[in-house]
Amino acid sequence: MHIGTKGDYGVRALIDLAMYGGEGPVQRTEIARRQHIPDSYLDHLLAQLRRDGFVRSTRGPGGGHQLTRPADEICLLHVLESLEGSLAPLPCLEDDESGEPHSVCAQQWVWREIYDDMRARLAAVSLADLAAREQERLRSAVASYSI
Amino acid sequence: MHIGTKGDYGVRALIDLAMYGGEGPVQRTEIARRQHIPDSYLDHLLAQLRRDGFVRSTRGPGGGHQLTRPADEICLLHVLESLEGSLAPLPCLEDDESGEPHSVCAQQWVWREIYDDMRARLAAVSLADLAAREQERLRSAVASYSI
DNA sequence: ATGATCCTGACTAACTTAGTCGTGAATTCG
DNA sequence: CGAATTCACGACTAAGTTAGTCAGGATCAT
Ligand code: FES
Ligand code: FES
Repeated sequence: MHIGTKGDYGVRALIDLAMYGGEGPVQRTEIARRQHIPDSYLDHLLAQLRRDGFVRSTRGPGGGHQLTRPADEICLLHVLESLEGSLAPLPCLEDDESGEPHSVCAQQWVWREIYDDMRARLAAVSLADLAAREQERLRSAVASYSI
Repeated sequence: MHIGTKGDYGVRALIDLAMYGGEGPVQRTEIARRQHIPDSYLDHLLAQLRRDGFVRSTRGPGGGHQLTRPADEICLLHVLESLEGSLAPLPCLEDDESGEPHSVCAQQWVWREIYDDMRARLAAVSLADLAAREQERLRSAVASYSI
């Protein structure tokens, strides 16, 4: 379940869209600059998010990216699963659908509980929540500078 | 926090010791056979567990490995951290001690909660618990064969 | 048409994982 | 002693993942 730069950058990009995407599309370079993400890498992350229907992109001058749905209807769980693939800490916890009975060992039940709990928590957090938190973080950072 | 074969095999080996280690040392090859672990790989895992004080090994004929403490005093958390290193899902959640203020982004608090919860659950499970569960698993497997 | 912008896939370097293999050291037994 | 048994340790490798870069193409406003 490691969250690498894909997950972290991707979520930050979506938060950026939630915060600044109110007035038309936001350009990739802008997101990259604000969120400190390598521009050409962000390109791939946006492509993935587009494939999974989280963002809509328009080309040409004045183009950019925007969320396809209101920020409070997009949950962190789906975003991370889009960016990172399955978040299962063990292969035997992956939803297989193949019908093959994955091997089971004694510790599996603990991890099943942890995994379920984790998914529930991630599903309960929306982009709007995260954007609000980010606003607050920025506000307090500015405040501490001005002291 | 991915648990790879290291963590899975290592825990299974310790469960094996908890189950069969009552009467003197258990040999590596025996563990490997019972738990379906490559013998030469198990070697490394036992070395790690020895370094961290979970098992004691004796050489020569009749030698083998045994737990250094009663199985109900060894918790899954410490074992897995010995085998896999930090279980933190994000680098920014690692205990740094270096004093450098790791970067913080909006989603960190969710993961902090998930991580704390995970560690608490793992700390609450002992090798004895797992061994009991494994006994039960084996019993029911035998039962379903004999039907 | 031109220039801004997104879109796509090929490519790479560094790192991690899951082992194997060979040699050596300790211990017991005859 | 000497041989058999068992652990101990480090070098090595093959495959996969991560975190990108880069070049070139597609699309659209003007
Ligand atoms: S095989 Fe899945 S927890 Fe051990
Ligand atoms: S930097 Fe740690 S959660 Fe984003």
